[in-house]
Amino acid sequence: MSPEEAFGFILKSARSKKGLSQEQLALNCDLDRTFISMLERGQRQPSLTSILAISTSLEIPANELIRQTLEIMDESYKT
Amino acid sequence: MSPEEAFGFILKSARSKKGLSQEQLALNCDLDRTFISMLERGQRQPSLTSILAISTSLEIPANELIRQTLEIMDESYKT
DNA sequence: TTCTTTTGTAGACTATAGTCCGTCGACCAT
DNA sequence: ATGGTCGACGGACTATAGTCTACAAAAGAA
Repeated sequence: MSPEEAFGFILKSARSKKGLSQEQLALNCDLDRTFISMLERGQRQPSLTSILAISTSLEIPANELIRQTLEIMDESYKT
Repeated sequence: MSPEEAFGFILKSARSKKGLSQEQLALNCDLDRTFISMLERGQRQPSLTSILAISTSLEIPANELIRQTLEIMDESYKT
């Protein structure tokens, strides 16, 4: 699983858990709705500032987002 | 202190601590030497994959790099 | 001093992050 | 059926991540 895919997976599940739509999240972190969509589908990777903006909106520390991303990359590596 | 500056600061100190030159690090993580230089000076921000490549080369977990980056952002915010 | 390694920096370039417009289909209400 | 929200997806665009070449300015070691 690529970093983009892993991050997208974490993003989507965290956003869903907060009950936010892609558009609400996008407005909240000052990014474009279509970009959030592409991130979740692993078709784009975020920059550092995007990671920070998203983490703030989701109320999850950025290092925790990255930790979870690494975690599922490791999991998929095992199989 | 901006995210770029904070990350640059962490990058430079971590690289120095490992006794690596910018060029050695660049070769190691398959990035350009001049780009490493700009990152350290806060003139560029890394993408997710750059963060991961750098963290691997420095043998510091990416989430730890981010944690330290957030930490000094917070510190500079207080003053 | 002189030699060597390291880093800053500039300029031109390519790849991609991120925006903004729109359309469509799925789903869920009424 | 139809109206609303939501997400996938397209194309065209702008901003910037990241490369490459080259040279100059530290900084260290001899």
